[in-house]
Order: sequence, then structure tokens, then C-alpha cells
Amino acid sequence: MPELPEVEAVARTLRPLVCGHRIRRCRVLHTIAVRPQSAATVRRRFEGRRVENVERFGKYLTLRLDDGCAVLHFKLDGQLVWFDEHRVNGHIDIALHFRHGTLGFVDRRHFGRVLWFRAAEEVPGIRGLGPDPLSRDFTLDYLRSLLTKSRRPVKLLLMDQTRIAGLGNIYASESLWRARIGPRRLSHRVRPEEARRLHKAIVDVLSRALECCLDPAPDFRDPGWWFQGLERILGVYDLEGKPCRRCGTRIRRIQQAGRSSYYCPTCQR
DNA sequence: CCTGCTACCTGATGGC
DNA sequence: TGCCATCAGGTAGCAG
Repeated sequence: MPELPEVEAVARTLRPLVCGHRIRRCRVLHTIAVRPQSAATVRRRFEGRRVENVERFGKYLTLRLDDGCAVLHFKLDGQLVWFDEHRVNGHIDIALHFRHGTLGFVDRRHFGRVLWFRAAEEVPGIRGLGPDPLSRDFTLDYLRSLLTKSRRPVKLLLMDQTRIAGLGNIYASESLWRARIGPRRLSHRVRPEEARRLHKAIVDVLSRALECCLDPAPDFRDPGWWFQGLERILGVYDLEGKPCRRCGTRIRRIQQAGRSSYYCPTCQR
């Protein structure tokens, strides 16, 4: 559940479910999910702790505890499931048992992590995050200064979490399509009026995606839940060979830093 | 500091 | 059917 809108929707849905509740037991069913920490440490730190708040930092999700902090990252495929009872089924990596049910962290691919830190700010990946694009800190001036200072392709800059927190492969491609800027354009070659379009495109696409992710909201009780209807707002992602909605040209896919970038060769320059 | 590349894992899919 | 290659929404770590 990779990018900002999806993690934000999960945070908002999870908050009322676990805030104020105590983790009575923690089971580490796949120790790789807590690496490089130890299962014993994570269990000991989590058990008996009360969840004070659920927050999002970029694509990280945190459960602030009355002592310390549970830090979750879903990477590519991680997700949450909820059981109303203490019994769980299916592939579960980490189970957090509450009085009223059990929260499961699921990631068959084992890229995702559930870790304990004293505070969210102590997580290197969180400390290094750039401004959140849905916050006031993400101004047009900030984006322009970022672009001016970088010589990398703009798509890679958008995905750099230390510059902007939360954009990933889908919404980086989508933002550039909306702004009509080619993914390979060098950042410092983006002109001021294009930067303005890009700023609006980023905010708009993330806002629309978040609305989409909240309606319907994630249903952790359904083991097969996933976000519905996001295709409706996508213009290029995973649409190689399909006609561009603006000009009809076939969408192209290229590789950048090992990841697929999708774009319209006619309206993105 | 900046940038680019690889490893980390598992499962789904498509060509032969 | 089997086998192989390729692909997947991310990030840490290391080298130049």
C-alpha cells in the first residue's frame, strides 16, 4: 500500500480502531519482519503498551505508544488485516492482540517491517524525510528551489523521499503527466511556469487519490481488501500502449533507475 | 554532498 | 505442463 494516499487512508481508518487500546500480546510469526531488531525485543517493547496515536510520516505508519513507538513500513506489498477474535488465519507476519481484536501485519514478500523505536523522530528514514506534499510546507517556492538545485531527471527527484515525502512510482508518473513534463527532463531544465503546473499536479493527484482511498475506506476485516477505483484517476500508470486521454498517442513505458516510468510522448516534453 | 546501482524477497504472468 | 525471464506501488547501503 505503497504511496502517501494509501498509507494516509490506512492511518485514518486504523486510528479509531486502536487508539486508547492496550497491546496485550505481540506474536512475531515471521522474524524477518522485525529485522534487524530481535523478536524478543519487539515483543517485550510492544506488550502491555497503550496506543496513544496513529500517525503517518511519508509512507511510514507509526503507532505512538505510552512508551516508545511502533514503526511500520509496507514497502511494496505489506498490508494490515483485522480479526475480531484472537484467532488469526492466513499468512500473518506480526500479530498485535488487543482486548477487542487482533491487528495483523501481512507481507508475503517480506520487504515490509514492524520495528520499535523510542520515538518516530529517531527513525533515520523518517528523520530524513522532506516536506509532506499535502502540508503547507510544500510550497511552490520550495518545489522551484528543489528543481533548480538538481540535475537529475525530474521523475527521480519526485521519488526522492528526502526531497518530498510520500510520492512513489505511480504518483510521480501521474504528476508529470498532469503537468505535461517528460519524466527524463532534467530537473534544473523545468521552467517556472512548468514548476507551477507540477506543484498543482502533485497536490491535485494526491488529494484525489486520497479521496478515492477513503471511499470506500479500507476494510481490514476483509483479508482480500485493497484500494478500489484508483484506476479511474490514473492517466498513464500501467497503461503502456493505451491511448493518452488528452491526445490519443500511445502511452510509453521506459526504465529509469530500474523502475518503470509511463508517459505520453506527445503531450509530455 | 550528490548520484546511480544492487540487494533484499515472493508471487504472478507470459513466451517457448 | 514445465521452465525461464520479467515484472511488481520501496528503501538502505555502498561506491564513485
